[in-house]
Amino acid sequence: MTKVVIVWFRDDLRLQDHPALYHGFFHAQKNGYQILPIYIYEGGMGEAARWWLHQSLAVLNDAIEGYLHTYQGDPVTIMTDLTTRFDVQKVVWNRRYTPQGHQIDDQVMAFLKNQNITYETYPGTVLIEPDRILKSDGSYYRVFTPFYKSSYLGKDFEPPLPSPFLNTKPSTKLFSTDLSSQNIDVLPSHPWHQKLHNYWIPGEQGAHEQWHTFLKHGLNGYKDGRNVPALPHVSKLSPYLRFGNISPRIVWSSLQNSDAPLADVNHFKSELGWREFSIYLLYHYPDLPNMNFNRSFDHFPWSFNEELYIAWTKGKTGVPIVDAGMRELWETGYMHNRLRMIVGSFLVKNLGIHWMHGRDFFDDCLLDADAANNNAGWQWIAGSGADAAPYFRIFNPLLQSDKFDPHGMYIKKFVPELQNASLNFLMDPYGYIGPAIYPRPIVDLSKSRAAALQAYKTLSSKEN
DNA sequence: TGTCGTTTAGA
DNA sequence: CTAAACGAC
Repeated sequence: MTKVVIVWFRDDLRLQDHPALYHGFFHAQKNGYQILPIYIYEGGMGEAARWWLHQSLAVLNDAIEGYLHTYQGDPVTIMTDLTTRFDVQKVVWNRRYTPQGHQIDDQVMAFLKNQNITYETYPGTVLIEPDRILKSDGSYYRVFTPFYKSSYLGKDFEPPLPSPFLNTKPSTKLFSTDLSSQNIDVLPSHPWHQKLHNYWIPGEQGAHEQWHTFLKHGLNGYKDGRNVPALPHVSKLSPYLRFGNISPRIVWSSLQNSDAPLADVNHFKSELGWREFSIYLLYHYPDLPNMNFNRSFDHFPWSFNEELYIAWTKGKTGVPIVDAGMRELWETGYMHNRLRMIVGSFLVKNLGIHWMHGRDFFDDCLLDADAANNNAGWQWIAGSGADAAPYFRIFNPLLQSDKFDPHGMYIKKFVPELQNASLNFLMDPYGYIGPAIYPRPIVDLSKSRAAALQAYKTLSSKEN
């Protein structure tokens, strides 16, 4: 049997700055082994994310000349099968930090140990692993700013690793057999994803092109421009980071070398910090997807109205800025950060619907859907999260609209029915008449705001 | 990384 | 009269 080193790709579908691949490669080279690169689809991904995964796998497979082995199912079962068909010398992967991922990796490690197969794991998807940052009393940070200050602000990290295939033809180092690879079926069945091709080029090269475009044209002015959804001051790197098409270390190091204004550079770094903070929170509070981080919210009187919820998902709430955000999601699989806050606040505070419903919808529709970021984000906007906005911090979508999309350019871009509507109507659909085909607002903003505040009040009085 | 009603400085 | 400043929620 061929002696192989298995490189297990997970949320790190790239060749550059991939520690497991890099070290696995040189271990194999030194000992005359072949490399067996594998990916295992473990399920549990939304429709949009699966499209991105499918594309990323295809790109990675091309980059290594078709030698990627893909499987579907339980990793222990698949590893068991692989060890019967290959002389596995070692298994390497980059660590992950979700509760499920962690548990599965423990099982795989126990299995390999039992088989006397060595394995090596590496940090590769975060700048700093979550167990490395604690407060002086040994507990974990619950607030972003001190978390970020303690370990990221003004810091530098190890330089990224190159692809091991820079001077080597992949096929001379990789092992392939037609028998070993399954065809996995991750592509969503309905054709929605087809238009995503108009907006995105998933994969490692796409990531670098996107990033360099942003460095050149978007970073200068980022700090303020990032809040204006009609402007190109967002990196749109989130799906690439989610699937590891690019590493946060590559991003951070090119920021170090950027000559953009320091305020912009530092602000972008802090956004990477938020990504790390979400991963960190989920690691230390594994119930983040199932439980309010602030447990006093457990008694909050949510109400679920299906009609209102569906109107929200479809972007037919009659509030232009909210609908524009939801339509952007349908159209592109992505939503601008400012809009995520606006539509989230609207669902939770104006419609009174539990944040978990919003979370589930985002999980299914966002290309960058990720347990850590999505749950941390929704808990933040609901007010139940870490470092959360106090519950009474309720966004007024009309003020947000006026402040961040003053000319209605973003609204018009994504809501075709409002192409010819007056600016007055876009900024105040309650006070002006809009096109007949566009719905009336489904909720009274000031009444629902007052109701939300009232509900929050009963909550805090129960606490006492 | 909020909103709103009220106060206050200044044209 | 307007805009900035402030504090309560």
